[in-house]
Amino acid sequence: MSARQILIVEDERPIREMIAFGLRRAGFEVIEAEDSRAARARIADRRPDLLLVDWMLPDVSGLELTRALKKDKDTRDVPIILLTARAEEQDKISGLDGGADDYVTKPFSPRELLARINAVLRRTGSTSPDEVVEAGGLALDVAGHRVTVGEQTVPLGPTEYRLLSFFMTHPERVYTRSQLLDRVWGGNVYVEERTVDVHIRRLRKALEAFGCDQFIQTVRGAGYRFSTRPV
Amino acid sequence: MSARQILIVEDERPIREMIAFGLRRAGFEVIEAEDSRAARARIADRRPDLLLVDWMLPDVSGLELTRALKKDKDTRDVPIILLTARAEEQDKISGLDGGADDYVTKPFSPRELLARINAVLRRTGSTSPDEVVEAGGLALDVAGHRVTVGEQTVPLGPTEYRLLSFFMTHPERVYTRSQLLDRVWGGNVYVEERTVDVHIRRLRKALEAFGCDQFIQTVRGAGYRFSTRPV
DNA sequence: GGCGCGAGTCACGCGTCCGTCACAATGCGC
DNA sequence: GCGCATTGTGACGGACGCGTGACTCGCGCC
Repeated sequence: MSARQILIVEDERPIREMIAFGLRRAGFEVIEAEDSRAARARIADRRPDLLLVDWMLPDVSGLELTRALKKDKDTRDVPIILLTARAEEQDKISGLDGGADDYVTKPFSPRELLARINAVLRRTGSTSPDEVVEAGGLALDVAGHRVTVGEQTVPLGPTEYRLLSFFMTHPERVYTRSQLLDRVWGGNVYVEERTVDVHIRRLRKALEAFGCDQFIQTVRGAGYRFSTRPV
Repeated sequence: MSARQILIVEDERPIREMIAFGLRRAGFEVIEAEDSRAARARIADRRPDLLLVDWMLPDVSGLELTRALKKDKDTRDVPIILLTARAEEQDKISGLDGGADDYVTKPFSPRELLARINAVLRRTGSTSPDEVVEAGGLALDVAGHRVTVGEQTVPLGPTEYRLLSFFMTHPERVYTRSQLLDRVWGGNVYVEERTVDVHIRRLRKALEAFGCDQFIQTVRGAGYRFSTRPV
């Protein structure tokens, strides 16, 4: 369908943002929640592909959240990775009992986390195979983390890729600069809105060589839109 | 789409005014209150779009105010951002429990505050599903922010789009120039009423190419109407 | 350490759109 | 038919939004 969406449920903002940052760099779409209640709301409206749940949460413990989600048939299939502090190591077992698909002990290296996320996605991926989104000659290869035209790969920087990837999975819809910053850059980053313009420009330039730059459309006074239909 | 109204509830006047200054610069309309009681009065008569509430207030704490407002069905939907000093950090959680939509710790950068305000407004304001309004061959694509006839897009400027968009969602009804200025331009702009005529003219011209200009009808002495039925 | 790359910001230029005006055209009451 | 009120229309000045190239800074790599 798109770049994989990962929901981070973690109450400590700095940790949450650090993880989110790493995952976005790795090409995931990241959603954040600070407690179980918020997590349930995000799950309902964003349907993430994987959950990273901190063991210690302000309202309900991560374990309880896991148990609850694994009981609900709507959320049963969403893989869950639990984050636990080392001191709580003994609880791992009950974590897996609760239905979590894996666990990672803090502190962990981003690389380790990524490896586990990919492992879990691969394992559960049989139900939702790596998809390829096509639009106007462009092919978004999520697994390969690239965009191709025919046999050629479009050379894109990380941000350009995330931007195009987001657009291709959300076509025919206008997004304001603010919304794009939220969904592509991540909710808690503070950059100028005009930064979006610059990356749009770079993306267009990259697509130009393949004759696909007209798909990125400017909607004056509103924002940008990805559309294969003429302006 | 008028400017968003933000109510600042903060007892220290210098801080309040500084925040207000920044928000006004960013295009918001700002209302101020120095305590909970005043806040409730302003909410009742001004109906702000968002509340910035300081944690420490002279009468009732910001948290209590938040709880109270979130219980009242009239004010439940107004998003609230709590301002807390760093020393009170542990209270964040109960702040969110109380129903606040976000929190910002002092000291904060104006940019961060703006980003959070926008994020909250976006989250609470854009829950509408993709809708398409059809009328007389015209299709208003709200999400895509455009109007199409068949496969073709009607080329419209921002104001023309807003005007047509308003008409298509409020058809078969006469609106005076004054009402149109209110609903399409936004309540607090001062422009000549005849400006409406000019934009009606431009809109008609844009629709003419598609044979749809007769839908915009003049009602002499009253105003304009969008109707797919013949005059 | 030097290097290149990419991200974010800025300043400038240009095109588009907006609000206003003046004048033409049209409708309405007498 | 006449005169007044109301609306249509074209033009214009200015503002604003966006595209664009250049710059700086931080980071990873050799």
